[in-house]
Amino acid sequence: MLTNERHAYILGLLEEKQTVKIQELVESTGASESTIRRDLTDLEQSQKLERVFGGAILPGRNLMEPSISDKSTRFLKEKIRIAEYASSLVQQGDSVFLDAGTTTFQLIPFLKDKDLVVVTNGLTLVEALNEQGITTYLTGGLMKPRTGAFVGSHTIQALQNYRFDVCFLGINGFHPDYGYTTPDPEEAAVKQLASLLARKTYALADHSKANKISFAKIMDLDRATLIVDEITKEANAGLQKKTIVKVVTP
Amino acid sequence: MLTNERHAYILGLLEEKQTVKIQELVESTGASESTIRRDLTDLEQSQKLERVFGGAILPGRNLMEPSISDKSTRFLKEKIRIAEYASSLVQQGDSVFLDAGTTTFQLIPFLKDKDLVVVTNGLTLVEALNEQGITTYLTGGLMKPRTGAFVGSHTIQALQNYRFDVCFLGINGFHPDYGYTTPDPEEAAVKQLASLLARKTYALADHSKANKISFAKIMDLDRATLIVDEITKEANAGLQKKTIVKVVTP
DNA sequence: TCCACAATCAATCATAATCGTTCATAAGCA
DNA sequence: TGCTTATGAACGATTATGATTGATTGTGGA
Repeated sequence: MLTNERHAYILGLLEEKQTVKIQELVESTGASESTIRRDLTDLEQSQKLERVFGGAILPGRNLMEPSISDKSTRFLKEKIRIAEYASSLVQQGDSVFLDAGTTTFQLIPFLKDKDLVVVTNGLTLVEALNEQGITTYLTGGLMKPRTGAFVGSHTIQALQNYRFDVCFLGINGFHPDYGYTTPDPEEAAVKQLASLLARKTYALADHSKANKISFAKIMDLDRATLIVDEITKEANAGLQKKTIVKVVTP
Repeated sequence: MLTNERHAYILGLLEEKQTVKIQELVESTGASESTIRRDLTDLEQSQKLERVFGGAILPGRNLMEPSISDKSTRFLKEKIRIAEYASSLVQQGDSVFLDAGTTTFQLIPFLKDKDLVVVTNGLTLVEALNEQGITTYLTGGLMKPRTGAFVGSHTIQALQNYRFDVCFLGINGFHPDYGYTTPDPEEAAVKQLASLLARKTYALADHSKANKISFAKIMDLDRATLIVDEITKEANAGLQKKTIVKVVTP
C-alpha cells in the first residue's frame, strides 16, 4: 500500500467516523504501528487532522482549548438557536461585524450564501468564515491568547475604516441599570466602537447573562437590541422598556 | 511493447485505479524497472501524472492539496536549518516582522525567550507564536484562503504604524536580474512595505528557489540579505556581488 | 488523594524498498 | 558504417518501514 493511499484512506475514514484509533488503522491497513504513527504526524503537520492520545480527530473542532471549548458547550443549544434567529436579521449583501465569541461563532453556518462581507476580530471566526467561503476581513491587533480575540489600538484604528449594516456582539452580562458588560475593558472598547460604526447592533446572550454585571461596561441597553433565549420574570420586568427579542429555545 | 503503448497503458491504469505502483507495472508490462521509472518521469514532465514514492498518482485533484501540505514538508529540514540560523540574527527585545509562509513559520520555536514583539500577516503564525508565549500583533486584512496570509489595503495601512528591527520574508524565487519574486502581487506589496519599515531585512529561501522567477517582483536582491541553504555554482556566480548568507544543511 | 499498571508515545536503529545516476548494450535509422 | 534513441543492469544514495526501548500519559483501585 502506497504512502499516499494510506494517507487518503486515513483521511477518508476520519471524515466518515470523525475519529480514528491507531490500533484500528494498524489492523485495517496492515502497516505497522510506527508507520501509522508517522502518517498521523505527517497529516497533522499539514493540518489535515489533529492528534489525540490513541488516535486522531478532525482538526479545528477544539482548537481553542478549554477556555472556549468549555464555554461553547455550555448552553450550546441555546446559542445555536439564538444564532439562527440572529442570522435572519441579515440581508443579502450586507456588511457585517461579528464580535469574537462563542455565540457569534455559532452564527457562521447560517451566513452562507448571503453574499456578505464580514469583519471580525476573532481568530477562530475568521477560520470558520473562510471555510464557508465568506469574504472576511480580520481587524488584526494584539491577540488575547485565551479567547483568540484581537484588541488594542491597532484593532480600534483598523475598525474605523469600516461601516457596517449589522453588528453582532457577544456579551457577558446585561442589567437594566448597568447596561451590557463584559470582563475585559479592551474587548469592551472594540465592541463599543463596532457598534458605533453600524446602522444596527444586536447583543447576543443566553439567559445565564441576565442581570449579571461583568466588569467593563460596553453601552446602555437601549443602544442595541438584545437577543436572548429566555429570561426570568424579574429580569424581564427591569428590561421591559428596552428593545428585546426573545427567542424560544425548542 | 512500444514506449507510447506503455505510456498509454500506464495512464489508462492510473485513470482506472487512481494510483499505480512501479512493481505492479513492471510485472504487467514485462519492462524493466528502469524503463518504468523513465516512463513515469516523462509522464510527470508532461503533467500527466504525479510521482510518489513507489508509484504515481493522478495530478491536480491530489487528495492532499499540495498548496499547503506539500510545501510545508518539502525541504523541511533545510527550512528548519535556515530558520535556526535566521533566529540567531534576532537580538533580545527586538521588534520583528514575520512574513506569512512556511519557512518563516519554522522560525517560531527559535524565538522563544527573546522577549520580542512580533508582527505578522500569517494566520497560522499568530497561533504558533501565541503558543510560544510571544507577544504578537496580527496585521489583519483580507484573508487569502489557501495560504492563510492577510493582504490588501487594510494590511498595508495597519503595517504603517509599526517599525521593525528585523524583517523576515519568505520568497518564491530569486534571480540576479529579476530580484526576489513571489506568485501573488498582493503578498508582494505587503513584503515590500514590511521591508521598508525595517532596519534590516532577510529573505529566506531554500535552494529550490534559486534562479527561479515567480510572478510578482518584491525587490532587488541587494535590498535584503538572502539566507539560503545551498546553491549551485551557476546560481552563485550570478549572485556573488550581493549579500548572501549560505547555511550548510548538516 | 496517591500509587501501580497498562496503554500510548517519541526516539532510535537496522533493514528493506525505492530512487537517481551511470554505463554498456541493443535496436532503429540514414 | 556511424549516429541516435531506447533499454536493462548495477551502483551508491535516499527514503519508508518495522521493531525495540525507555519515557510519558491515562486509568482504575486502594
